[in-house]
Amino acid sequence: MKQFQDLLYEKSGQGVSFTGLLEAMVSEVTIVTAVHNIKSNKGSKTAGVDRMKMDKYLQMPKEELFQLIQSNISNYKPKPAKRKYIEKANGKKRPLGIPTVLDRIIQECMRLILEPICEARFYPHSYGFRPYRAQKHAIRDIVNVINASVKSKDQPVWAVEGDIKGCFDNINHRLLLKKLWRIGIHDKRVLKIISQMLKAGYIDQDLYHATEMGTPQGGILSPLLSNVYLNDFDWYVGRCYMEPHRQCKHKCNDTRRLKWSGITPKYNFRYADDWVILTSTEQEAFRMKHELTKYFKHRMKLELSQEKTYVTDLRKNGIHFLGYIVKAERKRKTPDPATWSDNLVGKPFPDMERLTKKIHTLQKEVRKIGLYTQSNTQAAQIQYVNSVIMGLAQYLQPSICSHAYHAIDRRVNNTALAVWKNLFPKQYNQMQVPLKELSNLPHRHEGYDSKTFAIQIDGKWFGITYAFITHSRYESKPFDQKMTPYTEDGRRRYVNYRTKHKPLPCDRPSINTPEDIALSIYASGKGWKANFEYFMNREYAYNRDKGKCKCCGRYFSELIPKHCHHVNPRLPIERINKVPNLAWLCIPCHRMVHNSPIPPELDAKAVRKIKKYREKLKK
DNA sequence: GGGCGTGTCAC
RNA sequence: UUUGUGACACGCCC
Repeated sequence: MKQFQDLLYEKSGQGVSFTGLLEAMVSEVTIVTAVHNIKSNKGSKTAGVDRMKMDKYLQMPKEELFQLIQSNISNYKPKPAKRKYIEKANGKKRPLGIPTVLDRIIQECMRLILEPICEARFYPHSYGFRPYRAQKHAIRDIVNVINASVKSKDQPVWAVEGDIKGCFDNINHRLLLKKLWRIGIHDKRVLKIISQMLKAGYIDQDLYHATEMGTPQGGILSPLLSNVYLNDFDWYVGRCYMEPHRQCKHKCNDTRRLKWSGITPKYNFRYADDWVILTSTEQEAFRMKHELTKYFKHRMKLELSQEKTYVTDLRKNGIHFLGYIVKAERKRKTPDPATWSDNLVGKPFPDMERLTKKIHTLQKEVRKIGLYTQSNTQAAQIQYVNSVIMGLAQYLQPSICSHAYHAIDRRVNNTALAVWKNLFPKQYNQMQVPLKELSNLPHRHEGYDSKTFAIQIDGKWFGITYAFITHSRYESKPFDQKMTPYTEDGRRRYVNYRTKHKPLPCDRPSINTPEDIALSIYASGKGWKANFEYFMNREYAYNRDKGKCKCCGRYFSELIPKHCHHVNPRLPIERINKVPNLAWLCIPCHRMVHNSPIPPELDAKAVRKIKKYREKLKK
């Protein structure tokens, strides 16, 4: 699969167009990969309008699922989506379109093939919905551009901050298909299916609604399609200045000469429907806003909100982008005059308005600790609070955030004080312990003397962590544009990038949460042992066991035939085929597990393992 | 080195 | 009963 995707990416980068994509989309390897990718999604447990869940497909024999997809694909009619509304952060509702599970599988099959093709043509400074790219990379990119021309007269300190009205919901179907064709998808059957998908409509409270425009929020393909749609906008702005060499190889691509010919530098960045353009003069910024309003209206069939598209002087105000606020400020004075300068540099700050709201919900969770009476559930709530704190802290990491960290820590600590006073009126003072003495997150808390509120279980302390331990990683290196999952080089760069930010291994005692207890109650049932799930999971088990017999350790071959053994065959259908319950054995060992006599010359280690599996069979 | 699960954030 | 993609963190298992 990976090799095929690499090939698509390479060819697409060379400008090749593709036909015959449909065959690739319904090949067995694509379907297996697609099911693997989406089965662990949260949504695999929720059904679409046909009330079918993921388990249903996992428990089919594999040929049946392949046939189900392959026989319908040439004249495929997707089902309407289920309409749901979710609260957004700003209180508004966001409409969701949930396709059926089968449609999600098919969309994922299409995404596996289409994404490499599109990725090769996407604009380098587009960051939303793309593999290996995150918000922090976009922010990093913006700051770098401001800093790169720190000495020059035309430093880009003016910004146009864009807002497209209901971007997902207003995408024009005909135009999108045209753009897909232009990007190299020349398989008419595939475009037909996408068109059917877009027009499948939705069902809201048993009523069918048709969709004339937009791509369903909730569809697996939708994010990719939105990037295809807006890719032309990226290049429309970007090819003038930022990436001139990419599309006009033989023309002048020297930025200095572009400047000479009267083009004002501009730099554009996009994250999904959020975008920012930087330029050096106020006049140019307003001209861009005006020009792009027309561009969106006529070329994109989208509307740019005039009120919410701001032109900002970065020296005076910050731009709101992805939950951060980016400003251009003077460099902080350093004692060494050699490094000090009067120049402006880009600085990302946390969006404190949003953060304050998040701290309030965090404080509510801290107060919940006081509602529990058992120390185990209190500890579980502390763990939950800690995960929220660490999540927030790590999100703020790429910005200048020490101030924000202290705001979080101060408020959490104050709330905790009130909770502890209430819980332990007499001893709450003794229940503030240094971080380094906590049993939870020991690696994180190593060497920190600051005291925090904690509770004691079996002589071990479990306490609330602090945000400030997560150090600001503001000055990390620029984003490597060559990282992509679709080339050998791109993957290598990515692995290098990741290992620099090495994770710290952590050893902590586990605590029983209410969820654990719920998980221990299972219904029993009979059914297929060799269903689709089994077919997939035994491959993972094979990789885990590295192609060796789990008992005698011999590598499998034609001479040493193998068998995938169910460790506990009495488990219910939804558990029997999970990876931990599968073990690859050579045929002789497998027979011995099922009570054939063990020859005396057999290795003692192997005998022990065989006996272990025998025990598990009996239970 | 792999798999599973939980949580945070963005859109 | 909340879809999707990406990033990150933690835990468990082998």
